[in-house]
Amino acid sequence: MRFTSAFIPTMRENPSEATAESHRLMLRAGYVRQLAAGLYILLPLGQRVMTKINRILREEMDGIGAQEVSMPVLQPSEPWEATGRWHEIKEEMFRLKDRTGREMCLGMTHEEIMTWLAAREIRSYRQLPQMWYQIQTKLRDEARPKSGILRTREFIMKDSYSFDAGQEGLLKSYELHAGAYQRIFSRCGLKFHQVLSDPGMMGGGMAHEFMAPSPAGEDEIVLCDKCGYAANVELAVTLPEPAGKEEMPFEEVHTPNRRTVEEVSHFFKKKPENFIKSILVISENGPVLALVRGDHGLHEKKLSKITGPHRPATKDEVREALGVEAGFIGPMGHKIRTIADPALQTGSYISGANKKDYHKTGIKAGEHFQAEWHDIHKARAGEKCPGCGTPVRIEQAIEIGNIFQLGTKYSVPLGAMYLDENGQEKPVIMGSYGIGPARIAAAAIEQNYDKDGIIWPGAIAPFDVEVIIVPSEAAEVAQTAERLYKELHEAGLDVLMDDRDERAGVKFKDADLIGIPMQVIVGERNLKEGLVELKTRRTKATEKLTPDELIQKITKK
RNA sequence: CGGGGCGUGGCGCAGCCCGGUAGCGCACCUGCUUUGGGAGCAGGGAGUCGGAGGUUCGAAUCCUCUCGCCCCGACCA
Repeated sequence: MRFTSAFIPTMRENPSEATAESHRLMLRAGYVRQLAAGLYILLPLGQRVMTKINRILREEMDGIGAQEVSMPVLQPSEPWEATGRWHEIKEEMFRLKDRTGREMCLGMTHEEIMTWLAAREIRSYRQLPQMWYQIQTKLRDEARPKSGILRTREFIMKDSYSFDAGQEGLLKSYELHAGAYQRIFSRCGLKFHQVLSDPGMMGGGMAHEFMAPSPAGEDEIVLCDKCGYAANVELAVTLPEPAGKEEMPFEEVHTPNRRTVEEVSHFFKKKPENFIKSILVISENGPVLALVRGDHGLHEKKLSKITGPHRPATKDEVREALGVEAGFIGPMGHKIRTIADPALQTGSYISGANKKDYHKTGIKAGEHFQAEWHDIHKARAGEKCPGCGTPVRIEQAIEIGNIFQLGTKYSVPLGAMYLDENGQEKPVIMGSYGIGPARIAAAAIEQNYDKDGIIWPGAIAPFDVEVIIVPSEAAEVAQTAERLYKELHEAGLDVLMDDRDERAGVKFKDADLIGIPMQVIVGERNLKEGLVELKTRRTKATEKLTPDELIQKITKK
């Protein structure tokens, strides 16, 4: 591709709305343009990257025996009603009616439709296992699209679904996918972790996420360098250092107007870890008291896994449920459901006295209050790995893929049944596996850029090499560039040649911004010696070679 | 949905407080000079000031409503 005939609208200045690096660079380097919140146009360069990523996806999915299909984006409500998700999912689903008034939606995922198909076509164990996948558009009316193409309302997703005759088969399909995913992300040049994840609304059993470490990520993951334990903070069960060792008398202390842990710990001149934080939430089944250590944060998702959906209580609700003003709640003597973090199981603590302007010291679990014990605190770096006791790290990460064991959550309501060897009717056991190609691209940039621009991993770069013609009167320069362009192309490389009538500096700046891994610089200065330059985008290292040497060097890979 | 910020040529912004015929840099077009890291000079084209209503002799500027975009939070198959 010649630059003069290509559409690569680079920008010299940073667009003001872009905050994520990948977003900023994709706009500046001419990969994407925004149509509206969460809706992006992929320009030619962006589309080339997607094509390369999707090719890798297809190769690896086909490699584990999965078969590509194509599914309608527009879907009737019935399958969604059958699984209950028509009502469970709220504003996030785009809904519409067709001209006859039939309820429809735009596909945000395809469990229902894939299972609908399986229900119609799978009858015998002889037809199993099956793995079907697609690389298609999904639509979700996101509450808050953000960070460029990291969180959009319309996006391409590679989603696959496995259908097995039993649990063993599911585990095999699951492992096949995990392996394929590892190869995919490695080939795409990403640093990533496979972490335990919360199955969430997908239901079913085990689930993992593939996470690319990046400050732009929306998730946090807990990592143990020693034993390899890796989990989303939403379910990581790390063990904090014990606290509350100091024995204190069980007595009330006047603490006028000290409400927060900070204020009270300052008042008592003791560290926050010696306190109990008592938080009242309102669940669908009434008020619930959650107890965590003063230095810990309550993890809402861990709590909601136990209580179901909940929200913070208002001041009035606190008074009504506990008979005390917020800020002086203690764990003792309440009739409502109480859930406490295991960090509080031993030791002696200070908390509210359930009486305005008073706190109580020397509170002990079992002796002064009873509770259901569940890990509900947010894991912190330095807490101990549940596997081996080593202190863990926490990293921010972008979710680039996930794998779920669904079991029979979809096959039963949609009637995806088969007859086994004994003529017994059984539900198909399913798994579901997703990858966001746009997130791969964004994560690749987040992990690979410098002050000058993008540095693409080779496998997903829009071009393999960019030939830069340094403007010159000497005809030889253009001729040599043309020759290299032609021969590299014939050798099977994707070549972009900057043949624009621009100053050298402009071309160099644009080349660095666009981020093609190799640059071939053809200029009069070196050509006098019969040489051209090969520059590696990542390191900026250049070497001078004859055109023949250059061709040989970069085509032999 | 709650909180905050911003909408002025393609991009980045000033002008708004204190109303008086819309401006700067970059980009774009023409010419000359220049030519290995975003060139210089000269000339030129391009803007419903997000939209609607109102106040006023007069509104980018003041008032009301509304739409959009970004950020934080809630939310996130």
